[in-house]
Amino acid sequence: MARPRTFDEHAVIAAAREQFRRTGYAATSIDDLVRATGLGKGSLYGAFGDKHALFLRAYDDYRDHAVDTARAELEGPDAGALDRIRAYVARVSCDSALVPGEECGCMLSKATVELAGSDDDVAARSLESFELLEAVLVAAIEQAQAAGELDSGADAGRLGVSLLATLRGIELLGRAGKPAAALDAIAEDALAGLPAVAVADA
Amino acid sequence: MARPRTFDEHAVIAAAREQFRRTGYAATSIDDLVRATGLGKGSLYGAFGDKHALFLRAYDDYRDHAVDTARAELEGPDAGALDRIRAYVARVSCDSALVPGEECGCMLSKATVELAGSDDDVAARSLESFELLEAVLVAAIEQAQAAGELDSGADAGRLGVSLLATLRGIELLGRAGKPAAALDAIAEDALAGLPAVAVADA
DNA sequence: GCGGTTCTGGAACAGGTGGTCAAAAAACCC
DNA sequence: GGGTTTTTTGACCACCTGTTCCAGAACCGC
Repeated sequence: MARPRTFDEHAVIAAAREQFRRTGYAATSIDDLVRATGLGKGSLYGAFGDKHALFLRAYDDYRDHAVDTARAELEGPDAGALDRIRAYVARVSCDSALVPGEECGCMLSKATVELAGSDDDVAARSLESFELLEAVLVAAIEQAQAAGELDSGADAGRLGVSLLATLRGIELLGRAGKPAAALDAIAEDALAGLPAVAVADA
Repeated sequence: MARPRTFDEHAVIAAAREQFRRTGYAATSIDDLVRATGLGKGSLYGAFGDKHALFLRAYDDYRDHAVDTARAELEGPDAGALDRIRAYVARVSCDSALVPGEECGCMLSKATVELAGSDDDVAARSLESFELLEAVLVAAIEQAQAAGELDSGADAGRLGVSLLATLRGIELLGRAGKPAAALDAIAEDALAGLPAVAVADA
């Protein structure tokens, strides 16, 4: 009977995910990961193979969480979908503003910018991640249309991907230190741009 | 009389800028810079101080070029300002689409995402860079308003920063491999969202 | 040619990197 | 206790990293 593991794999991946989210891939050393996870080097290699493989596991974990969060906030009955969209957009904008002393920011952007151009595994995951997020947004927009909260003649797919792009832009400007009020104004304007239902002639 | 330099400082900075734009800061070694610039290590250190100082020089150079390019495309007479905005947005969108075998992408985003959270020198430059680009966009929008091409009752500042965010989002999605047609659609919709001049009552 | 100044490049340096390895540990069975 | 299996750890490894250093080079004036 072999010696049992002393760690929870999910907890280790989550710790690694947080480390990679803050410092990226190249600037994260194995010693950083040892410190973050509490495991020795041999255990990390034994459990995950190598640094790259652990990174991909962490990235997948991050994507799952981001998509699950979006779903939790955007999924629900048709009626009220527009309010959920508004709340989600406002929450992402709020999370994008800098908090002093805290290394904030989204791992999707960081990995994409750092690695997508040179690492096909990462590029594929980045594209998939953004498409999953887009799909959740599009579905919510379709629901708002079905509920008569948005103009059902508009292209939900285009609205969804535009909203996604705007949110990504907000996140980048937030990293650069753009004030929260400015980020919120961008978010509000994006929401205001969603096509309202035309007033029917009485 | 001292020995003269054998290199053109601007050419070296441009070469370093291109290297950093492609591979970022942490993943660019001094040997990479030696290869990119054609200088020996001692010469690089003698001329620029250290890796970080060279990076900042390269980043400043990139910002100057990006802002100069935006100005070249957006500045001009009031009349035609909207067309120039459209052309600029379309050009940025087009440049954001992946070209096989080529490492594309904007150094502003890369440096911001990689370093702004941990390096104040970079963070300050990132914020300044984005604000300069925003100012060029806002000025062009104001001109379009003065020429009667856009609704002069709209807030040019908010329109400008929204457009900047959308372009940043397009760039990120492009890095992730989003097809060019999708990027162009986002750009078109952002332009379509600029407030046209209201038709006067006859 | 000599002297003075600065530039050049790559060897040398101290420290860091990702990965390997083997002794000890933890579990179960006989 | 011995045997077997897997896990754990951190010392060790070959190589890499950013930086320093200095012998030689390039220039001018005497």
